[in-house]
Amino acid sequence: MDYNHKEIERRWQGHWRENHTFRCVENPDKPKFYVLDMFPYPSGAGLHVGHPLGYIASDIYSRYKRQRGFNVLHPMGYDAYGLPAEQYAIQTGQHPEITTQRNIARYREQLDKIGFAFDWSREIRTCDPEYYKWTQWAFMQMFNSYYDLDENKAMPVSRLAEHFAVRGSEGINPASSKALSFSVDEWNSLSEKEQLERLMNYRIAYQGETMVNWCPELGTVLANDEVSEGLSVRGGYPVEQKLMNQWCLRVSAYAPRLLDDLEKLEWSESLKETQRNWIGRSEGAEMRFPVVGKDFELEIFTTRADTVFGVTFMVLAPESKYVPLLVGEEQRSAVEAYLDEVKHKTERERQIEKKVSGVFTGSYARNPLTGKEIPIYVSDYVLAGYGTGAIMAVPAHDSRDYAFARHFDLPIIPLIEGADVSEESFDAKEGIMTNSCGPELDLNGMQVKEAIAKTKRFISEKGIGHVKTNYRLRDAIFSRQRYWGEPFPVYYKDGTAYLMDESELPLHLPEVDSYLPTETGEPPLGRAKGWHTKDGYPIELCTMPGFAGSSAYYLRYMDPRNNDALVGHEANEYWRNVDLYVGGAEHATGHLIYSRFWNKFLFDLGAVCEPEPFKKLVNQGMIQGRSSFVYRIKDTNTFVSHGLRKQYDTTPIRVDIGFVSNDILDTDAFRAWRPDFKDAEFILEDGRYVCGYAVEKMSKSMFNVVNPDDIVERYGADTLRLYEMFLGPVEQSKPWDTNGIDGVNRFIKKLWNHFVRALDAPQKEASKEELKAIHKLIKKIGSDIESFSFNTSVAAFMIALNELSALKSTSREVMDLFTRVIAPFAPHIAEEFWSLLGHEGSVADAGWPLFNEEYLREDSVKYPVSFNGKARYTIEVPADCSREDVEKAALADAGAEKWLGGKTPRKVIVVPGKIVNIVV
RNA sequence: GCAGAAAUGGUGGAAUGGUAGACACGAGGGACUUAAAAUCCCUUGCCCUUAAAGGGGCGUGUGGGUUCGAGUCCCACUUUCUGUACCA
Repeated sequence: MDYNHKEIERRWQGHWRENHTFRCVENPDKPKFYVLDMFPYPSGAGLHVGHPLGYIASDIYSRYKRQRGFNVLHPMGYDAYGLPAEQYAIQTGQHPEITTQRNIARYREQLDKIGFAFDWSREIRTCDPEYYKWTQWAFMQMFNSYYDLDENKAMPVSRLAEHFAVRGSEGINPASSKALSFSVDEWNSLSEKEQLERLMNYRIAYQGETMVNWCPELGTVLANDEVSEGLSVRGGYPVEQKLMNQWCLRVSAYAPRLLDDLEKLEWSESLKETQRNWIGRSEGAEMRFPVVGKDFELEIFTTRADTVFGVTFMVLAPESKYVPLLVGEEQRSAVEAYLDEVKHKTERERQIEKKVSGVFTGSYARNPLTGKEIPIYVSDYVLAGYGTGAIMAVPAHDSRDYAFARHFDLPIIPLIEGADVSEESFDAKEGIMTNSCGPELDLNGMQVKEAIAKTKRFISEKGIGHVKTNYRLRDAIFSRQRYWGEPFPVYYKDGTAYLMDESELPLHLPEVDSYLPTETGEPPLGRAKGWHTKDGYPIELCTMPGFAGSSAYYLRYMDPRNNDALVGHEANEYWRNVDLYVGGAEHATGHLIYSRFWNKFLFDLGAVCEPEPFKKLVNQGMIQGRSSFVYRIKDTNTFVSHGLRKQYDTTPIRVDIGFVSNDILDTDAFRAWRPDFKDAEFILEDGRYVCGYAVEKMSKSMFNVVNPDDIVERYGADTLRLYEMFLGPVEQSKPWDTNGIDGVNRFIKKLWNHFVRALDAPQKEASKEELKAIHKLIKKIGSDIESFSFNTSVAAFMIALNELSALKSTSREVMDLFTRVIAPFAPHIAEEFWSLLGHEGSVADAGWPLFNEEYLREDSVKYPVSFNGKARYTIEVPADCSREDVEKAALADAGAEKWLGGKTPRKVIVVPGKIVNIVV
């Protein structure tokens, strides 16, 4: 009976489907375990061999947990809204829904072949109205909420409005876009429209004029995490800054909680650190500098309050509202020219130039501690969106201020003893203060840290400023001028935004005749006919961004068909949150922040019971492609083998890896590949053409894509699963190398043959050695899975099989145990074994074998004996030997005399079960 | 610049502070075969030594340190990858 993976895998995948083996139901009698993969965006290219890496790892983990008696939730779905389908729709006119459905069908087909234990009855798609109803619902809740900084949670906006009506802005502390203060009378004298406008300043989902990342090429705004180095992450198009009225989410209000709660999570330190940096907490002080000759003050933020004595000028962001108030007549044209120049620079251009630029406003401020007058400048190195949009410049101790001071020839006053500021600034926060004595405050002789604290105390007492913590985390821009996304349940009455009624959800995405913006520059929804409420009010034309649908999907899996709630209370109480989340680290500052924010908001609302969505997170590495190259001699059609290429002047050409096996080129296939290679000549080495290789991103254009279907077809899903794990640690990025797969495939075949032979042979009681081999395996695999070290598990299976083969094991008991232990990794062959062993049902229900320490006990223990740490010989002593006896045995050995050379040992160290070290 | 991770044979990679290189690929040799494929067996970090069995030395990016003992812990440096950046 030969191993026929196609037949076995088809049969068992059918069995799982027909028996709903992996359908899971809430069961209060069983402990739950929620294993989640980041759901994929179904792209047109289908899955390549890198995508399933994380899914295989999580599948092994969830199958293992299930065998250990947990009620495992392991769902899958699709992040179906996305740019590629829309771009494709623009080009072809095909509805993105159709493209998406087709891609999903293809993904499903590919996933099914690998034999995952997903509960497909819980599948969700973000573009499904039954799903996005709850995305829209969450938005409505955010619209109806504000963040109360005293209560430290989201509260109903109605409560805020009631408070305003009774006490005005006094006595309540809401997070806001800009700080406002007004009396009861002022509030009550506002019209409804004006009141709504004012409330917009506090809502968690709010509309605001903000500087946004505008991508003209894509015709839409992008969130900060969708822009990298001034280019859009998708497509790589230039992004510029533009002031636009957009929907935003007040993520910044949650910054302290997002930061603090990181501590509780079992995430990798590097990922937590990335989030900490992104949230960017900095403790400092806000301080006011009076403007000479004007009746207002400039407020700045600084983390270096100690350096006030070294402030020689001030700088405003170009967008600062103070700029027009400070410009003198003489400087007006220069300032305007500068502002104009800055406005037309894209983010990218600003970054590339990195040139010092700026202009004097004509006004001066007074240093509140020294009383000295200092000039006020405008420069784009100060950002409007951070702090107060204005800084006090201390050129001696800040490199940016230093560069600016040098350029404009402004004074530089060193404040730290021994700091040499002739060439560069001294930025370190350490040293002893000097030059820092004023009429009321003396910092001289203090350490920087003390000086900061003292200055903060001083300015608070004097009312010059106050202690302040700033966060870098910005509010998320939530509008996209696109078609393929969730419509906002918002309509406009007289230009004011109103929410629709919850009963009107889901608000379906309308049909349009084209997916491009309208002639007047409105988003594609501007083309939708009848896009208004039944009273004729126009509906919002923007749609929500990609992260809207992916922010709460893990909650929906808990209760995917619930029509009355995002997730029912009971289902949520049972599943709580994700125990293990597996996905790429590239989502560190996007999805993983938004999801945590979204979850916390729902937690404040009382809609979910856990403050964090993902308890443990594992970032699987990327699998890169391994591209193959041939070397064409310039101006010829002759190709030279890799080892000989240096003797010629060659151009490397990527070749489809389908023609290459173990770096040897199939020259006939290569000739047949393209017409211009038809008459190719080859210079061989050892009769073969050896290709070069490079590790690159796996992509069609590099001809290095390996399709999992092909691997499954040729070797079987079990081999693919084991091999992907065998490649190396899940967390690590590594190139795909099909070369090694034969080894794993050989193991599977040997396992099959061993099993079939054992079943045919007459049965014997399992020997001590057999039991030892299998129990060693059980122990090893259990601890490996718990610690996510799947690559060493595969090696352990190979070793165990070798041992059992060598022992000519025929024991059914042993085979039974082996089957259960390998089931999470190679479920198809395990099911087949399970059935051949005469069991009914699925091995997934078989339970995990408990290893018995008794079988692992040795009669004797081998000790390597070292001299000064260098191992020299081995002794064997009975297992129950005492420490002294081991020492005696070590010194009694014939080798001892030789290595001791007649000397007496100074010390003998015996580590039980490990080693004997003799110090001479 | 800043932060995080990493560096081990020809390759992917193993090693709770205790005989470095498990396991696999590749390579070399052999068996079976008319032949090939498949399968099986042996060798495979480097160097020296021996007729052979064997013996010895050196080895985990570099330099220091802690320790009876360091791939593992500490310090400095080099390189690579990842993230992030006029964030005051």
